[in-house]
Amino acid sequence: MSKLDKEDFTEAVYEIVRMIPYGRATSYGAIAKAISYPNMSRMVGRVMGECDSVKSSIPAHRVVNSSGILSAKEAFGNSGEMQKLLEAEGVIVVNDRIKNWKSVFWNPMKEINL
DNA sequence: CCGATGACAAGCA
DNA sequence: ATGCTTGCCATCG
Repeated sequence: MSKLDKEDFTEAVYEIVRMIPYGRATSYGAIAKAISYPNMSRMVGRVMGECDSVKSSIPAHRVVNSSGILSAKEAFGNSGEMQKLLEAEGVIVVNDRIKNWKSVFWNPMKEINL
């Protein structure tokens, strides 16, 4: 599997976020590496910010940083709406951080490699 | 100290 | 000047 095109890269990000199961979450770096882009973790977040968050059918609220911290909660409205969405899915969020993060962490590269 | 991550910023057409 | 794509540096563990 070779590196994806720029357009495919963005598309791959959407697909990966869309294939995130209920009550699961991933990190930017994981997605970036999953699509063969080690250094482009930042762009993943940028694409998300432009993806219209939830109204594009992209569960961006399931995408957090590698620490399980809701770094993008501000992109949802500063009101902790992202946290509520995660908790509504069964994900326990404490202090803007996902509890049992290791348990809710979903590995995208495992799924695409499959 | 070293390695990995990051919801950005700068450059090109 | 705007839009889209690519990449380094600083911070955290």
